[in-house]
Amino acid sequence: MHRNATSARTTLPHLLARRGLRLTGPRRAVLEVLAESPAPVTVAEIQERLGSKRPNIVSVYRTVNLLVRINLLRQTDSPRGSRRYELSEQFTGHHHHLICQGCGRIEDLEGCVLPDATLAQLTRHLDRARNFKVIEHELRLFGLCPRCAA
Amino acid sequence: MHRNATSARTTLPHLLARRGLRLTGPRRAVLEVLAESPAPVTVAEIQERLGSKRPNIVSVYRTVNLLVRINLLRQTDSPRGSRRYELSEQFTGHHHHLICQGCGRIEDLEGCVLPDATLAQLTRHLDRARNFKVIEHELRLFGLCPRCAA
DNA sequence: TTCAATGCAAAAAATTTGCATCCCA
DNA sequence: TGGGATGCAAATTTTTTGCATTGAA
Repeated sequence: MHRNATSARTTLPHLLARRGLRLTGPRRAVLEVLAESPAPVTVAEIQERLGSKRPNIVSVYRTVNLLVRINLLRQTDSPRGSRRYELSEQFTGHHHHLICQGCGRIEDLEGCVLPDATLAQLTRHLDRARNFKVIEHELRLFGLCPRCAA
Repeated sequence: MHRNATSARTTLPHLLARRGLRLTGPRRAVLEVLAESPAPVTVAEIQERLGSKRPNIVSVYRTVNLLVRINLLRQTDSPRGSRRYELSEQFTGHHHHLICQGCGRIEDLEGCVLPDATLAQLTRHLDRARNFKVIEHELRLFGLCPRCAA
């Protein structure tokens, strides 16, 4: 999701600074990849896409863990393989995922298909009935991508 | 999800047999745990819950991988830690998940909150616009469980 | 009786940690 | 310049694989 990637790039230094954290080269590079990715990526993928100036993979792990901890990144894991990460919705905008059951590929589906009223009612219901406070939601649509359907 | 666990237990031998697969002790035990679990479980949890007659953890891995491959099990992974598994919806009935952002705990939410018409329209749209064939869906509601909200 | 399944050991993959050095604020 | 961040090596954790033996059908 790169629709609002600019926002992530401009806001991030500030968000880090006010926690006494630093915007370093490796962190900037990781953020760059996340901002350009049209779908959730793994740590290994992030590192691979960083060509020559790639940071140590340990730094990539530390960076994504940090960003998840301060809610700038969301772990939206894949049905196969390693965990995947994407910028949180404050940057990407609300969206859902299409997941191919054939090849495991994940694509974004922009916007929300869950009617507002339905969501509001559900949120109220879960609060009352189970004392669970809904903060956000994600819809995953499983199926077959064009290639795997053929 | 154990609502329809009986169905899994009675249907499974047949489903395995017709592929030339065998219903062995370890497999029966793993199935037993899955049938009793009110939410997705990890391989380690499955093994732990099998007390004295617990099979080797390798067999648990092999069993869940097998069951996923023949679509009896679904990998519905957690935001933290290892992968989690649950019986596929043909046994559990359609449901969604509540995921606590505080402690990572996953609970089931029975039934579907996505209106049929909405889903049907979406399925049609994705087929036409992106040639993606929707087979099933899962809604994940992130938030805070009673304990973590306190 | 036969061929799939198991257990054990060991390999491979994924993730985290310790520590000396580096460098952003 | 100081304290957080990095890189490298090594430890953990998670998952898979090889192979001789066992056991369900």
